[in-house]
Amino acid sequence: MTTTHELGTRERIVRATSRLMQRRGYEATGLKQISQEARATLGSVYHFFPGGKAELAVAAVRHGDEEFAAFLREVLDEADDPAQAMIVCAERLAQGLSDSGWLDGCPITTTALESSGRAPDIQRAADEAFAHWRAVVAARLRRSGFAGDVAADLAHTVVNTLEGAEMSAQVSQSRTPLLVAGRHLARLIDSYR
Amino acid sequence: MTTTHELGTRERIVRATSRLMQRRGYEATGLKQISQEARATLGSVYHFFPGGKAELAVAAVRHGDEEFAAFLREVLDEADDPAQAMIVCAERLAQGLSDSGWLDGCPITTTALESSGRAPDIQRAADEAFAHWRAVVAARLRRSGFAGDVAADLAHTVVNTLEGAEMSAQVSQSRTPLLVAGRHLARLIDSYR
DNA sequence: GTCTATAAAGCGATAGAC
DNA sequence: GTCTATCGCTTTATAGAC
Repeated sequence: MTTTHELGTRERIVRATSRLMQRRGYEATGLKQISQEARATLGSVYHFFPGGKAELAVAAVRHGDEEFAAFLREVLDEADDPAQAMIVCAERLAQGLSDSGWLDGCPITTTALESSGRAPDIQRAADEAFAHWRAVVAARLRRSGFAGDVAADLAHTVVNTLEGAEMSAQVSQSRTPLLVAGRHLARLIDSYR
Repeated sequence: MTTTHELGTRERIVRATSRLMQRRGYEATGLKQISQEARATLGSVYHFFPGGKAELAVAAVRHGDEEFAAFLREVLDEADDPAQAMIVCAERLAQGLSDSGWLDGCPITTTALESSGRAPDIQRAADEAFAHWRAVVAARLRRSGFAGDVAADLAHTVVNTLEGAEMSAQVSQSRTPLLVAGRHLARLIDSYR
């Protein structure tokens, strides 16, 4: 699942773009760098993505969307209680972030902010990703008996608090923001029981 | 406070940089654009900031730091109860964001993420800004009787949740993430009373 | 302090052979 | 589908007159 050796050219390009934009953002990521990292030529990049860098960014954001949604689904099922699951989720994010040398934060946030108000297609893809993640969280809460509207509201804050804490943890190179966020989200969820 | 007419050249440059990087981020903001917006020449920009774009970004982040800290101090004093103040704060942020046509999010987040792991001076300035904002929130909580460690933890989540909600609101062009965040933060704070 | 001109490098994108 | 060469433009930064 991590090896890129047997992947098709198109998939290698998308993964390289996703990874580079996660670490450096949209503007600082060059097409030359992408083609190098993907072991593809510039001609191949434009063959698969005639829309150029913007079209590439949309594909990368969608890739990050699926990646994080899968992580969420997996980690939210590791505890019986969804409140407890928040703590596990935040811990896992802190671990991954620190293991990457504080380089791999949210795969789409930087690109989302850079494109906000300036690249509608990319912005829409990012918006859809956040909505997708909220849907995963809301479904988990409903499965544990929370009412639909309460679950929907909580899903907003769960995703947004994790986003803010991940950003803060990355900038301060500290796990604390995420660990505190996990505990507070658990407490907030419990307050609705 | 909004007029730039009587300001010195250096201050005009800092404000133009701060505003441009708030809207477009670090990488997409050009020095030519900054000098134009600041009604200064490129020579003047390098005269005041010999370190170039990176030094300019540090000054802009510090400017955004003070700007948002002043906003926080002001809005947190508008309600007697700090929990109620969170709702007011989130509403005010939602109003400002929507009034700007969803362009003016957090003044430093995009730049902070873009520079994370690649421009230590800018990253440090952003880290100091977040710590500053947490200190303002923690002081307000302690003033209402919260214990120091509880207030410090809550300050983390208050700032990070507002950050995440502001980002999400900007991308989705909706006030909902911020309004929900305000209510949930109030509830979380109340749970410690 | 201000201004213009320009250097040096990098960018996204395209063309066209294979 | 892949590859190389290159166009046209923009970028940060510097030089030097005023």
